[in-house]
Amino acid sequence: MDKKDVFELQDFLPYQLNQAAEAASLSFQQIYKGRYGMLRTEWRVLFHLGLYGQMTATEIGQRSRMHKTKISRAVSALEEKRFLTRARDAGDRRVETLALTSVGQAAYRDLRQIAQTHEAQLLRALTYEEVAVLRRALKVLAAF
Amino acid sequence: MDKKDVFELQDFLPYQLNQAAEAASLSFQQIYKGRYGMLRTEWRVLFHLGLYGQMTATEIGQRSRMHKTKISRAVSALEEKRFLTRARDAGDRRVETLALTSVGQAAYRDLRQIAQTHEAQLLRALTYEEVAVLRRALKVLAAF
DNA sequence: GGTTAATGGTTGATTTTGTAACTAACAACC
DNA sequence: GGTTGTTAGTTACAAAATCAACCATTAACC
Repeated sequence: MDKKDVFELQDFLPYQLNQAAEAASLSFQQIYKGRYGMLRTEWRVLFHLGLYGQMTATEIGQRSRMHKTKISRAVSALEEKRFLTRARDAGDRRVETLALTSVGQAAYRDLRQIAQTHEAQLLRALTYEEVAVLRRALKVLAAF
Repeated sequence: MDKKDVFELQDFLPYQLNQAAEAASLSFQQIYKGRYGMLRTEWRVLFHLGLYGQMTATEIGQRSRMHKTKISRAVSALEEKRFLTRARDAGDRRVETLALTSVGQAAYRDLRQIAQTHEAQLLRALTYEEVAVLRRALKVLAAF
C-alpha cells in the first residue's frame, strides 16, 4: 500500500543482518553438512577446539554465547563421530576437558581451509575499507 | 593452542554476521514475542503485509526468501490471531490474497514504531558513514 | 477434451532448538 | 561434619524448523 513509506523492511537493520548472515553462511553450511554431517553448533565447537586447543564446555559457551544444552549435544555428536575426546578433570570432577582427536583435527583443517576460501570470496565484492568498517560495525552490534 | 593463528573465529565473516544478527534481533524479538506471542516468521509476514499491502503467500516468499511452509504456518497463526484475512482469487482459485485486518494493522503500526526506535538505538553506536557502508555491505552479502 | 506437467498452498513425519528440571560434584558457612 | 548454595553438564519435554509428500487448480499440449 504505502510504497512511499519512510520505513522499508529491507532497511530494517536486524532483518538485513539476518538476510546477510543467512546468505553468507549458506555455501559453507552445505559443505560441513554434506561432507561431515555436521550442524552449525557442531562446527562451532569443532572450530573452538581446533583454534584454541583444549577447552571445557563452559569455556566454549562463554566464547560463543551458545547455550550449554546446545554445546552438550554438539559435543556428544562430535564424540560419536570420533572427532573429540573428553577427559574428566582430576581437580574438579565436574569438569570435562575436551580435545580433538586426529580425525577431528583433520576435519577442522579441512573446514578451516574452506572457510577461508569462502570468506575471501565473500569479501571480494567489497573494498578494503568497506570490509574494515563492516567488521568494526559487526563487532559493535554483536556486543549489544 | 595456536593463539597466534592467522585465522580467528571471531573474524570469520559468516560467524560475525550471525553473532551481530542475533544480538541485534534479541530485544525486538522479546517485544513481538512477549506482546503478541509472535514468532519471527509471523512478524515478517505481518510486516510484509503492513508495508506492501495485499500480497499472496508466494509473493511474500519471494521477497523474504522464506520457505513456503514457514509462510503457510505463519499465515495460519496470524489468521488465528485475527490479524489477517485470506481471500481466494477469483481468476486463479489456487491463489489466496492476504490482507491485514484493522487489528493486524494496529499491531503492525505498534511493532513498526518499536522497530524504528530499536534500530535507532542500534545505530547510535555507529557514525553516519559507517552505517551507510554497513548497509551497502549487507546488501551485497545478502545477494550471494 | 483428455492427458501430462506446473503452480499455490497445506499437511505430516522427522530433526533441531529452547526451556526447565535434574544429577553430581564442589564450596561456604555454621 | 552437616546444611545451604553454586557450578558443570545432562536429560526430558515442548516448541519450532525442515523436508517430502500431498491436494487442488490451472496451463500446455496432443
